[in-house]
Amino acid sequence: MVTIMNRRREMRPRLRMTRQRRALLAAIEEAGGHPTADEIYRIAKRRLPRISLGTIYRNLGILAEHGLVQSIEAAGRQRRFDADAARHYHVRCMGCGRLDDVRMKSICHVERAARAATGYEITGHRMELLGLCRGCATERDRKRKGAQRSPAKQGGA
Amino acid sequence: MVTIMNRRREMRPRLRMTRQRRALLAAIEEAGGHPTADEIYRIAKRRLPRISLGTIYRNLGILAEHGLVQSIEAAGRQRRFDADAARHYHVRCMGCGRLDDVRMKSICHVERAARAATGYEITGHRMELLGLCRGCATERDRKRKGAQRSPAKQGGA
DNA sequence: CTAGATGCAAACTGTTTGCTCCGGT
DNA sequence: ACCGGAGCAAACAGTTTGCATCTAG
Repeated sequence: MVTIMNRRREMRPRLRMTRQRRALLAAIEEAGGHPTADEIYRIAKRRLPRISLGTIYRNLGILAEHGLVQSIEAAGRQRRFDADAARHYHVRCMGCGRLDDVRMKSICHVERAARAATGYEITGHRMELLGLCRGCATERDRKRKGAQRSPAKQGGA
Repeated sequence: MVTIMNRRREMRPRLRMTRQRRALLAAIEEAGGHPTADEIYRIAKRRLPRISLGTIYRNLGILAEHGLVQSIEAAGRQRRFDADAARHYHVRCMGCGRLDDVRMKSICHVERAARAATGYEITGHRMELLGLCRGCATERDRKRKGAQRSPAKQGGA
């Protein structure tokens, strides 16, 4: 993420555009949203049946370093990737786990505040919003309403 | 016959204060900062040599649910825990990996913005600041001075 | 032609779980 | 005494790596 600034410092070992990398990039696009390495793997395999997960991971790392994809490392066990390398926020649904983009302006003023508070030289921040997507919120309401009427209900499902 | 009547979903099954849990809590305190499960394990083991990592994880989860510790799930591979259960932000040094508290007020207004942008029912946010701690910044400057060659420094901020 | 990438499988790391016995309340 | 908790080890999931072979530039 900070790598964009010092691209000059480290000479770029020009990225070899292999068949696999192309497929990888295409797979992320095709997946849309924020696929996991495994989802990308499955899609890429449709074109290149012999591609391996190791290659996926290796290249996801490399492409991220080159700013061609974004690696989203937030809470949870699994990393996700985003074809949109521009900085933007994400929101995660606590109900179903889906991840969506959030279009809002950057709150980079927090970085100034944090510097004042810590003495760190702040270079960035990473934020993830948490909540319930519309679907899960609706579902939650439905359940809540049902539970209100008969709290001790235990009929099947 | 299961008595579901008094088993409301949200009900806290009052926490049994075992020797292990006490040791666990003590270990987090003693570790200070933001220990990993493994660090906590090592410290707790000094008192309770037979305590197991499984117990550590199980209880870390439970104690976090009860708000007695905070689980910090940010970028990186490993989860960290914090004896201070009150919500506060953290900053991670990209140089040496250390994690520090940031004392600044919550930016919960982002949650409103995010709701407007996504339709999600936002319940919270998680933010991690990134930067360089004083030590690493100093070191970086030292190196930079040695490597500096071009006198032209346009808009260098 | 050759530095660097691939495929494969095995290694690793952090975390979770099934089971049996134990110990708080 | 009862029931959740502890210990242990094996299972797991996601990711990384060593190595022989291939390939883009």
